[in-house]
Amino acid sequence: MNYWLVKSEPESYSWDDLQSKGEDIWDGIRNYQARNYLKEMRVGDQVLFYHSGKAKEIVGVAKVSMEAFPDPNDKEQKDWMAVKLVPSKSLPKPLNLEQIKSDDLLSGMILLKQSRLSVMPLEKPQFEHIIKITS
DNA sequence: GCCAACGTTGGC
DNA sequence: GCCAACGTTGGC
Repeated sequence: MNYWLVKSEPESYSWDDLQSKGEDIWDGIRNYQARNYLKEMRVGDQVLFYHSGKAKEIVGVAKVSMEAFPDPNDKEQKDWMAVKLVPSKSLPKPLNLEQIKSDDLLSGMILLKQSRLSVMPLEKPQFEHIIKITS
């Protein structure tokens, strides 16, 4: 079991969008590092959903329901990949960026170091800690 | 292979 | 709206 965090601007694709779909494709990733992480995802892996932009908070947990396959919108044929996600639960108390920064266990998160990366791995203790403090 | 110019993302 | 941090592109 691996743990991940994905980012999205809620104006273009929000947690609510994923919830209303039930299962949806996670595509459009055009960054090699993020793409490589997508390839490492396995069915059942846990995925935190972060809203960037105005919201800046972790709002939900999803699970990987389909492993990496070629992004259907990859017009350049550059080996871009997509996965599928299923929402599993909304966080009763979303965790905002400020809280993440000030939390000793979370201050090492890639989210804070590589602000532009949209798919990143997470340590198990970090994931469990986040679930605990947001429930 | 280096580097300047440019575009994008995301926080402030 | 601005700027920092990156990634990409193209000239040399």
